[in-house]
Amino acid sequence: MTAVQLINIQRLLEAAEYLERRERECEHGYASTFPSHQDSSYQRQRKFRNKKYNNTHNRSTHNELEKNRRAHLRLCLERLKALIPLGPDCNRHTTLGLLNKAKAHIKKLEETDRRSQHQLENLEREQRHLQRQLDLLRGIQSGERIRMDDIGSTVCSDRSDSEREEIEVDVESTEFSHGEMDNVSTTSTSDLDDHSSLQSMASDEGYSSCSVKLAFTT
DNA sequence: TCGTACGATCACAGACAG
DNA sequence: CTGTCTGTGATCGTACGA
Repeated sequence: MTAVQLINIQRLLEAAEYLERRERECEHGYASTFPSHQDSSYQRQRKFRNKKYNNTHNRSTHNELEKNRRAHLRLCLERLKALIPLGPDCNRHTTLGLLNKAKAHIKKLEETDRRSQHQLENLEREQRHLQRQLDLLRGIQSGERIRMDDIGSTVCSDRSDSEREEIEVDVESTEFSHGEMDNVSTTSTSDLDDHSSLQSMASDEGYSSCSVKLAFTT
């Protein structure tokens, strides 16, 4: 038998082994690659491993390790169960059910978090707006006091009422726009893109323009 | 770089409980 | 019947020595 024939037989054996493995892997859903020269070393390795795993001592070691792994898995599931609201008959939940409930719970928490975040942003914006209005009104009040000191109380007596009225009207209008803001904050947060666009519409710029209007009316 | 050892993980089959 | 547990083999990724 020549060296070439030996190599061919070797190749045939490898191919047969590959086909056998491929069939088994297909049955189990594993992926496989065509055998190469590298694989022959892998097969030697595999052979050795199989021999090793036939050893009863190593098998029991492997069993122990597998038990530990599954115990850890169970522990994690128990911890997860403690974190998820499961409802009345919590003893009747399967692993799959528990995982599905956990998934739903996480989604719910994320949604709540998003809503809270949005509400917080709106409240902060409202606070800044009211603060500006307050500053503006204080400025108007101090200005009038100075004028009254300079000119006297008789000159501004018939103007001040209408001006105040106009200011009040503008304040109301800005408050109305606030009401719209509240509507924005209470809209569904399911669509984030819509929200961001609404946020940009109701940004600080809108409030500052109201403040400018107030300043002009005085 | 290659071969080997080892731990971790996965998938399957069989046993078992409710 | 269905879900879970357990044993087992296969595979993968990584560490380590020659």
